[in-house]
Amino acid sequence: MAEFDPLLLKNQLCFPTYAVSNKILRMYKPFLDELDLTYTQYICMMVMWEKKEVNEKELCDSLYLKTNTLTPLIKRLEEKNYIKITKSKVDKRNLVISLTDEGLNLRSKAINIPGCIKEEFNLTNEEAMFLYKILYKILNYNKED
Amino acid sequence: MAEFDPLLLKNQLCFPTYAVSNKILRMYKPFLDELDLTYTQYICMMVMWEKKEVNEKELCDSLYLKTNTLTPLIKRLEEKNYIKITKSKVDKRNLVISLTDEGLNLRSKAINIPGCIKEEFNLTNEEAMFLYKILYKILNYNKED
DNA sequence: CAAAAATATATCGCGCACGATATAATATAA
DNA sequence: TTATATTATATCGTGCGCGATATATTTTTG
Repeated sequence: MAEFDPLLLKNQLCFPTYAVSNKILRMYKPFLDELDLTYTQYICMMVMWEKKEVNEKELCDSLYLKTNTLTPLIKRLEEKNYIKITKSKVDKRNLVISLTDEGLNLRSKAINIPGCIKEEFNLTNEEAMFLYKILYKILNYNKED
Repeated sequence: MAEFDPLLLKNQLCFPTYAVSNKILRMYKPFLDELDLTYTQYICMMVMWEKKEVNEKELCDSLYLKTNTLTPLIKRLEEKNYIKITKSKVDKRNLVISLTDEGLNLRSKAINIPGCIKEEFNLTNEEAMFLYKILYKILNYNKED
């Protein structure tokens, strides 16, 4: 009887998670190219469309990322004229990040992307719901990580 | 009754997949630092420990990655003296990638990592099995992507 | 009040991942 | 056999993500 080998690729749970994440970014690319957005810029815009105005900290918390990733990224979004960045007058440490008209209009061009991606996923509703639940269980466990 | 908004971050399935993948890489980092490996180098070594000898194409296929990622990466593994790279004499296009003694020995230092990571995942066996199944369903659908 | 701690953002260097493209070697077709 | 197609690998530039570190501002503590 062969022993269970924890170092075989096929016995990993992390590896397919990582590989699926890479695959997702590749799936989005052709759609996002049309909006001149990367995937990370896209989820950043999602937060903007929802919240209208945030500081960088809120953006970091929403996306589970840190400022060393987002500071340069929001500068690129500003250069594309999708967002405006100013300093808060109330607390000078804070940035005030808000949508430009162009950034707001971009939403209507993005609206069909989720549907297109969903088709390429080939999951039943039940599978999708279970996957969603389990991913957030991992994401919110030991949240400081 | 509020309509379903497909562009809300909380209605995405891709986003938590991406966020969990990032979290996994952060979880591995302290363990892999001790072996002087990145996560991608680690899964590359997993393939080597299993197959002993591969060409770059097999490595690419195993890891769902392309040569533009792996060519520089295997060079770094060679510089660390974990693998040897030579040209095949049978078909001069092919690389022959194999383990060095040091690379083989590294396996014993890695053996406890999967167990440590599993603890940080906080999933039941049933959840883990379901997640595994569903991830591979996504990964193997439209495999050319 | 001043000193110390906490907070928000910025910067640096590294190693991916990626699409696009190039090159050399081999296989196939005419 | 020569032209064409296919295959394996390599290279380029861009944008992340990351840990480490720095700086400016605000809050807390003594």
